[in-house]
Amino acid sequence: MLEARLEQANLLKKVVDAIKDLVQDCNFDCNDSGIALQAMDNSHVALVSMLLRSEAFNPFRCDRNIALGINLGSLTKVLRAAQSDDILTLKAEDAPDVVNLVFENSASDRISEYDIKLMDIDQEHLGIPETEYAATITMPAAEFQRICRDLTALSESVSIECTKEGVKFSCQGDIGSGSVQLRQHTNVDKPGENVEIDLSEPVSLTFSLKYLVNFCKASGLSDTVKLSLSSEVPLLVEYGLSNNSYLRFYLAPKIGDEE
Amino acid sequence: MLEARLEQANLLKKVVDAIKDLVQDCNFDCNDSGIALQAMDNSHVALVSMLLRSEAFNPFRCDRNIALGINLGSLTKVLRAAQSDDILTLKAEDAPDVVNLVFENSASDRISEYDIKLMDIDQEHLGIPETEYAATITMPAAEFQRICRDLTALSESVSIECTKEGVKFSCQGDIGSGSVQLRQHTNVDKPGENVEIDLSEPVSLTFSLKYLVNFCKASGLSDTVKLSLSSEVPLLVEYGLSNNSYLRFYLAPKIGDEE
DNA sequence: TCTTCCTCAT
DNA sequence: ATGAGGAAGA
Repeated sequence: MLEARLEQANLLKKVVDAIKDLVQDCNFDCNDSGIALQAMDNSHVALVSMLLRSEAFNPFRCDRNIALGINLGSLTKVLRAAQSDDILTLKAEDAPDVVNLVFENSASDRISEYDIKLMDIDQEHLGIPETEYAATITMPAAEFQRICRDLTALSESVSIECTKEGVKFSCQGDIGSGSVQLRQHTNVDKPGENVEIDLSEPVSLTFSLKYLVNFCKASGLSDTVKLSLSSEVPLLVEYGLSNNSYLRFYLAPKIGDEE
Repeated sequence: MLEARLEQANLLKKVVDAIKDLVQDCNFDCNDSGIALQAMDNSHVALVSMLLRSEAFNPFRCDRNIALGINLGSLTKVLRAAQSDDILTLKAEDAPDVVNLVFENSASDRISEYDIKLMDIDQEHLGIPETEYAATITMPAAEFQRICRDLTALSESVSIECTKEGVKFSCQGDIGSGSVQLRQHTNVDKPGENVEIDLSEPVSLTFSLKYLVNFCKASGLSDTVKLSLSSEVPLLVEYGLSNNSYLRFYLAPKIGDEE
């Protein structure tokens, strides 16, 4: 059986919020190392990969591998019932029909409990190769979100160009064009505002802003975001969570004339 | 060419916000004395006149007269990309296709740059006669905004009556009637709260509240607003900016039975 | 598409 | 503390 207690129901809430527009139904794969999720969006352009390691829970218990096929719309409805400081416990049997969510408000003596019916979902398990990326940019998540939102006003796609000098997000649209350039900088006092670039080779790729804006819903999960790029390989947008857990999005570049 | 650097991108942002609901497209007329704008609203009831003198910029350079025909919706989208403390530089060639806006974050490892395509706009240059007004009221901009908003709840139009005693804003509507009276008063300690009346002849005129509320979006630009009235002449609502720059709105009075 | 909630700015 | 704007949900 699975029993996983999360001090902050909010974490799961935010995670689900960030991916529910990309994926409707998906498996939460539970085993003794934690809870993982991998799914492609309907158009197979984007991929979500989440890992909540067992250390993120306290306690965490999962005797054998369980796949919880959950409709994220249903999960969202239930999670909306959680106060932000509630403690959430996920429970499931070994061959479950339902997953059970218990919300405890630490202060009060209020306990809410929900069961969500599970579904069978074809497990298209996607091996994601560990790629060595040509460029990796670490920057404030809020700033990345801001840039994507600003450029969305002008165009459907953004070109991300990374050189030793810095990173440049640019786009062209009907009303004009826009670009935002960031230089690498480090300030020990404000590590959350640092822009760090790790480059082995300059890259320039174009992506759909709609998806990037969508990914940015995860900004609340982490102060910083890591963008990893290589030519002709999907962009990796990673939000690191505590305990080495993460929420990752992959997005295939637009090619050639599509730019 | 034009090159104009504005320490506070916010100023332009507020100006454009205040007029974009009245005017969709208009020319920014640039010459060595600054940047000016004049436009009537679609229904030709109201007129906007803005002047940003060259002294408001640092540096300011404009070799010859350039008319930048800009869609204010597009400009709004781009200005939304400015952080509030960004420095804005406007640039344009002598016979430009685009106007270029550069936002520098003062901390500035971030530079955003936008080009907005220009349009040809028929220059209906409106000579605005310098009128001697029968009454001029200077009052806190926030108070004028409040009055207009409050009275909007009751009626579509407001009558502004100015005598030696003071100024009275009043309206009648279906649910009842309302009025706000202000007496002239001066307090050296709080000059921003003064109400000053300069009267050569009592006047009473009626105006559309919808437009006045719209003008009041400019309240953020100045602590005080100046209302100038004369019989059968458009009301002048003026927000003074630093360096003798200004944002002025003119509104034709409602006549006779329309009240 | 419209309404409501939440967040940001003043 | 209040008001405005943007985002999310119905």
